[in-house]
Amino acid sequence: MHDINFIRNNPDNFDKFLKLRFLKPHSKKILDLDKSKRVILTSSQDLRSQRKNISSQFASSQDSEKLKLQEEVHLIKEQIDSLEKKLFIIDEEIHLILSSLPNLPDPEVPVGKDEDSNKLIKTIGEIPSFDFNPLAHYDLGENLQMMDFDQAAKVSGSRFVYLKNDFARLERSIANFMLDKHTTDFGYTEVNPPNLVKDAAAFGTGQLPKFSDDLFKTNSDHWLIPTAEVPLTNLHLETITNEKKLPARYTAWTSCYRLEAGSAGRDTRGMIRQHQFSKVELVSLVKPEESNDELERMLNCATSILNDLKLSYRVMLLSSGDMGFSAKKTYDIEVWLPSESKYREISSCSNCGDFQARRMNAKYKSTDGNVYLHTLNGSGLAVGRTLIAIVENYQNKDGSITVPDVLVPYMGGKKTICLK
RNA sequence: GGAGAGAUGGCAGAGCGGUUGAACGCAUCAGUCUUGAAAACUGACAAGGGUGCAAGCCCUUCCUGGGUUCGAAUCCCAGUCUCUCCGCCA
Repeated sequence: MHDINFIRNNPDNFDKFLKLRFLKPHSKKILDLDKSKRVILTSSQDLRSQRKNISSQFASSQDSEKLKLQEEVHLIKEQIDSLEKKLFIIDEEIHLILSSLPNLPDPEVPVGKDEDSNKLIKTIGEIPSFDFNPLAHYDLGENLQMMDFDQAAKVSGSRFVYLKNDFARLERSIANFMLDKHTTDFGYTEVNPPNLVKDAAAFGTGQLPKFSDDLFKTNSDHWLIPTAEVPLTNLHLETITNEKKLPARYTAWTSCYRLEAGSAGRDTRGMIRQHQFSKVELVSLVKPEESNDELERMLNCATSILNDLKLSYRVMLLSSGDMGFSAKKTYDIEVWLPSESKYREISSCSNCGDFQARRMNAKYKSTDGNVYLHTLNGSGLAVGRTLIAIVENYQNKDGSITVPDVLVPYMGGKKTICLK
């Protein structure tokens, strides 16, 4: 949500930022609406003031005058009603525009329409070489009889999978390893949040009103969370947080549910893109002046997982056109997948500034008043895709999978996954 | 699903048609006292918005949305959520 005061004071600047997102100027339209709103608002407030005055005289008036006062108020009320009807319509229009425009990019963000303009920040690890032809995760998984796409298709349709046996445990091990690391080493508070949320929460993080097509909706008017970012960030929905509780850092391992309506035909094979996948999410709520540093810290928390797993990856700074709706700056972490011979996204870490906090009215009490928090979120990491990366990068010629050292304790001491 | 109770400021909790934006308390902040702290005492302390150079003035908000009334935190209707008991159930 954008700050109307910022637009009033910097209309040209606002439009310039929108242009970086390849959007047309909006300030003129917004300010015209805002101006007419304020004219109407002022006169309706004057009328309300008059009405109050008359009412306060009522008790001390003669009976003969009371009738007259009643009539006066009646007339004023009609005018107020008509003005406030107009006001409501204008307000709705302003709100819809303000809540449908994406966050303004940080000055450091490279300008460009899509991922081609993303900026490489760093590359870590060697691209692994194999003395045999490495298989894709779905072939490895099916050969081991630990991934079942066919039965999942019968039961649930496309973009679902059954993980079985050691793969099911591997997924659990990965998630536990990540949670342990984030809570113990990095001070995040573990949370097991609701997986179904109401409109207000989905609006708060920016999924609504524009992106309802990406979400599953229940017949009880709940939304299935597309990421734990939604319930974690909304831990501060309509809340004034005590300064002493900042920075607030939360992590959660949840399933994520996405309709993938816009991705028909993309990544249909394997478990890269599923309607349901699990992810360990990181969310921070911090004071405004701390959010830049917090983003770097969060990125470091996420990449440390890949370092420990000894997977090769690179970090990209997303371009203005490739960033998500609520973000003002985003790093993507991409892990190397041998079967595709390329890096694929495994985490996205974003600083949203006060954009989400405005939508959910999340503030903290500072010495000079209540201030909107800054919110950040990042995958730490996508568990399904981490499993893919491990399976493909740790595969052996005989089709078995070596368990990464740090996961061996979580796998009950097992060092290799092979056909039973 | 059935019966009942409730929703008020950061928290707790009065008020149940007319200076009530809201008592008392806790928390917080500032000050006095103190070498310092504690205690005690004094004072400040809801949010959002409009208007104005400013001081200020004004409007809205006591869960949400309607309604009654000259006037609503207070009365009526609908909804949401919470709690208690019964039933069902992982």
